[in-house]
Amino acid sequence: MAAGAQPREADAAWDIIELLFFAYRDFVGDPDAVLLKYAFGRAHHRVLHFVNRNPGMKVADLLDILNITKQSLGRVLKQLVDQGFIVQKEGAQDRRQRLLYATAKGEALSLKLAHLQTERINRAFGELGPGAHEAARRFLTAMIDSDNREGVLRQIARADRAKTRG
Amino acid sequence: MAAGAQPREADAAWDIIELLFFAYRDFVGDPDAVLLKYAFGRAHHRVLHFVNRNPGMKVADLLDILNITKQSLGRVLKQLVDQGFIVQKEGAQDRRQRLLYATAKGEALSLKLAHLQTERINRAFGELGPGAHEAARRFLTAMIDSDNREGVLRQIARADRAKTRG
DNA sequence: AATTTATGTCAGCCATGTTGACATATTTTG
DNA sequence: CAAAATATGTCAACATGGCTGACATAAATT
Repeated sequence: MAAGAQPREADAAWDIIELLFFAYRDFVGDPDAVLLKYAFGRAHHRVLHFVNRNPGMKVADLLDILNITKQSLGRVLKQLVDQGFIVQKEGAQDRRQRLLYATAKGEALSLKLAHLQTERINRAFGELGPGAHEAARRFLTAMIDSDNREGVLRQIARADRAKTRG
Repeated sequence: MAAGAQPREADAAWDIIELLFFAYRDFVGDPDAVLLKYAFGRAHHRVLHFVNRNPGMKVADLLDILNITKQSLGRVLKQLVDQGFIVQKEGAQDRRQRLLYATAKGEALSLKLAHLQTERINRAFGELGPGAHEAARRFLTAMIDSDNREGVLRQIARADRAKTRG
């Protein structure tokens, strides 16, 4: 396409755009039914997920990951703490920090939800050939903002270590 | 894992779960900046997208795709119509229907947003080898509810024909 | 003629995002 | 040490986009 020209129909990756929409919709839809029973929403799910994956994370780090304001986070975090899914502990080095940890109850719920989504993922990989997992990982990684990719991968690796260690 | 056992840490596909979260976040983030200038949100984007892709679609079909109530749709649809991005025409066979069409203005905006997302997709495929597009398409398709997959694929194929014809 | 269907609308509620202002405790810095 | 910066929390108000329930209209179907 010449510089400055309007995009034509055929230039758009309609298939991927729409498949991503539907795939993501079903993917996040799985946990919704379970969350309903706890009177929680997707916001709670996201918070619980990342706290469980990164035990002892700072509130500021969570805000960065979720990309929301502290006021928005505050509301759902308070509910999760009040209902015993998450605890906050004063930082050892920096006592201003309120480090976040999932309780046993919180971890159980987080795992339950992750397992639901994992079933969908494994079902998909089972239908596709070997190498599908690696291909999906590479595709999704390449879809992330390049100036963010490193951080995300580091975060995932760090979380894997943290949870394997524990 | 034995039947009835609790899911263990290692059983969860953490990498895919989190990569999908971040990839989708960046993917839908691209259009947001543009939509801001029109005082539109993601709800408007979704409506405009599917109407543009499926000229003459029924309101009921749009509701099925978006999986929202007619009241929710009504709000954003009214704004899109009032501002000249979408028109509604009485059905020829069934005059109860209000068939939906994107105007030239609506098509231009829809294409602009799709092009933004396509740039990200093509950038990703450019970084990966050949076959990445096909692999992504297969992965995303397999992630969709199996009892829905056929319908989604048919819908995409139909839309391709409709827009290529026009 | 009666019923069903496609669509629209009013009213109100809820979840979750936002901004702005301000408070408190703690750490860091000049 | 005093002052400034940082980490977190909180109050208040508001916007978006979901939801339910009730009801209205026109057109098609039975």
